[in-house]
Amino acid sequence: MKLLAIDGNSILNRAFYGIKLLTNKNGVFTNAVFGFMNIYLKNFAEVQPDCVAVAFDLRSPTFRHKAVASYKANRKGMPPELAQQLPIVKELLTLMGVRVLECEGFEADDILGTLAQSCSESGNECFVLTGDRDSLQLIDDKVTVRLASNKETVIYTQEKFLEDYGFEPIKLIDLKALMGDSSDNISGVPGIGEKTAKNLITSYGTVEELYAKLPEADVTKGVRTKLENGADAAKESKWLATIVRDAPIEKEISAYKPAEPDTAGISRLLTELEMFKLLDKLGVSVSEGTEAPAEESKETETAELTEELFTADKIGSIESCEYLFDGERLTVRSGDIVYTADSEELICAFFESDCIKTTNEAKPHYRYAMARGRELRNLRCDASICGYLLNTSASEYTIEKLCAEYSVHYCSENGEYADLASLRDLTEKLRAEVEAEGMTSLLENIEMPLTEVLAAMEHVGVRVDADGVKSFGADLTEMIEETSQMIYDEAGHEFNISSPKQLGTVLFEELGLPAKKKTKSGYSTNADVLEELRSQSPIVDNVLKYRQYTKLNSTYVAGLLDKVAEDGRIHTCFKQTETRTGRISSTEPNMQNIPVRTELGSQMRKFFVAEQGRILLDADYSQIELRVMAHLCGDKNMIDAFVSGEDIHTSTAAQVFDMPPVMVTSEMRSAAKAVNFGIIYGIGAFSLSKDINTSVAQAKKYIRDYLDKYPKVEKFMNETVDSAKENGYVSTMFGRRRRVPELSSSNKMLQAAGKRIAMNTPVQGTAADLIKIAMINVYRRLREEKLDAELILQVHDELIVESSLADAERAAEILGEEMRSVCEMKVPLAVDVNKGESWYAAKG
DNA sequence: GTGGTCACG
DNA sequence: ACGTACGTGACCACT
Repeated sequence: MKLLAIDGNSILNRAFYGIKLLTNKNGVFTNAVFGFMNIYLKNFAEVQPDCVAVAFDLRSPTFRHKAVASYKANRKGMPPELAQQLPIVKELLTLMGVRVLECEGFEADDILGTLAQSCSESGNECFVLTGDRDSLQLIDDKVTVRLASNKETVIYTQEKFLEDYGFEPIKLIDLKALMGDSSDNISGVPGIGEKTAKNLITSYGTVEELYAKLPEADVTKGVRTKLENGADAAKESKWLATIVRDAPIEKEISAYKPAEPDTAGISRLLTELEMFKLLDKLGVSVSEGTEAPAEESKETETAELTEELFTADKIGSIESCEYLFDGERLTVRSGDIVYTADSEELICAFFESDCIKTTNEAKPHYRYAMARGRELRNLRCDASICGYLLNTSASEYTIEKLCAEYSVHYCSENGEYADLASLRDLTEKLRAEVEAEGMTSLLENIEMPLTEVLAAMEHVGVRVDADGVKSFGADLTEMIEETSQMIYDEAGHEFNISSPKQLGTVLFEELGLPAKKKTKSGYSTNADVLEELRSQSPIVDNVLKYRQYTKLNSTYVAGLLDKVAEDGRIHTCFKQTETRTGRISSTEPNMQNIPVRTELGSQMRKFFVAEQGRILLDADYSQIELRVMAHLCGDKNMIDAFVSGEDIHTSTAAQVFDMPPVMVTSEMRSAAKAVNFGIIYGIGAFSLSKDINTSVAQAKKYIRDYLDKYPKVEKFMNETVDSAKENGYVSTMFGRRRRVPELSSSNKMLQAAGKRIAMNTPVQGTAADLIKIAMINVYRRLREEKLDAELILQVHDELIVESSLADAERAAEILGEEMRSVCEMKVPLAVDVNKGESWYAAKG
């Protein structure tokens, strides 16, 4: 029989420190559980054991098997983020039918030692899974140690150990007895290090043999003296290093055969932890275990769905329904009757009907209707949008996951209609939660109407001058070749300039440039580092050029050409449930990061053009986030600066440097600008100093002076962080929420990050709310006035409309008007509107 | 799949 | 002692 014996504490530790902190929506940490299970499942699959035991430490304060002295005193106590995961792993293992072993007064490795011993004696195979090299002493012809990390598992058999260490596994104890182990508080023989100890063990064997042969041993005088003086220490250390093999546990291996797993329990636990991938891996479905408790069972009986034929007549008679649509087939549930349709006409007729509709992920449905010149009307609720508002940090908003998360019975018995059958209960629950969190207006007046606007923008798309892009690409290719050649000449050989690893070798080893920063995997070669090295070698400048050219060529030229559709336009995908703050994002291609900051890069924007005989209108908010900050904190100085209409950075500089605005130099203005940004991001003196190239002390002073001039900013920041700590979330002006679990971390770095998130999100999120409202209003006005003009892009604080020449004036007026008047605030919202043939030209 | 880098607001 | 501003997405190299 094969036994897999696991050191639970050791593996859990590895998992915890190897994987970044994860939490579920309630702030329960899950990273160690996640990592543990990954390692467990991988090794289980490889070993295919008949029996499994997972051992955990249990040291009693009243009874110590080994030493009265706390010989592991310098081992750091577990951080609470890890400690809280310990019982979860034990519970999960128990639910899986795996035996969890704890033994008062013994550590996990003692239990492993005992199990290994039993296996050897009974002729069973033992696989010890641990992250701790100490356990290598357990290896023998029946016992293999699998040394695990999050990346790989190194398998130690007797042969492998001998190869690595040069002596038998059991002598690892002797090695430690001589060299000690600070992490276990084993002193060893003072003055004997790893090298000497290894040599001694290889030549003389065990500690006992060594001391027996010491009189005639061939060692240096120094070593001999140390060994003589350290005899007692060696003996004591050997005892400490020896893993116990007689812990009082069940020694019959067959007793560790796993029991039947409790799938409902596993499902309940993992659902609570939001570990859906793991559920999948364990072969347990999400629905198992989400059954409501028996006392409520009357509500949760599976609906008896009856299928009926769907006809145009039927459509008119339905008042409200839930439906799903996958792009081909429509399924509608009204009461407990299900209709299906796959004819385009029937589907479109349904979309246009008066029926009040509920669905999930509706944007493609709008696109489907629009592509056919039809409409989707009366959409009341979209489950994914509700799910997003309730938790902006989830990775997916599928019906199955949402049901699991909000304890709604998932009707898996309804087979292919499971999603549809569950949708009504789910959306009822979601809407109730949204209402309870004060986000109903946000849902109904902003997010739901926005979906249609985004769909329309995607549908219309933006015209691309593909030939222009191609010729720009050809120029870039030539420039890349020239630059590469110069770099190869300077380096003395060819290499892959795009590989940070190879580039690092060339710059910092072959050319001997000073390495400033390191990354996990080598030298950092990012733009900041290269900028500092610019004066030291001409190659650096060329590398920067190479980076710029290749970035433009592969991400923008090639990336965009790839996405131009039949109609000569790019139809990006705007995602409404992606960002933590409430912004929308754009993919395939990302239209929100088209270059503009450099002269060369901004040329790209010349290829985003209006259709023949049309024109682009570009409107952007000026400093919207600072204005939001001024409104939210109500600082009089800051509000006055905006009300007076002065340049805000100049005005800030005047305040901070205490002089009239006319005296402010451009350096002072740009310093003030950097501080203004810092304020929005949740300022840190170190980063500010780096940004504006001053000392940390100087940066600190800027921040101090700023906060003294705008005292309500500081007050607002403090209050926001305090409320985030108290409630676990922050909110925007329109009630959008974001949870900030980082604030309850005991890790100071994470906590500091949580504070910055808490300070930034209300500002960034409110700005996102505002432009969303503006988009909805612009969309409506352009339609109401029947203008030949349509919204095509949003870039966070900027909206772009493509208009006929005839309607351009009016459309521009509407655009500016709606953006400015989106909400009454304590400061005016300034908007710049421009026109042009291309995005480049329309940017003013 | 992850990390490094860099494009945007 | 350590790492260092908020929010995104795409591409490349490398494992």
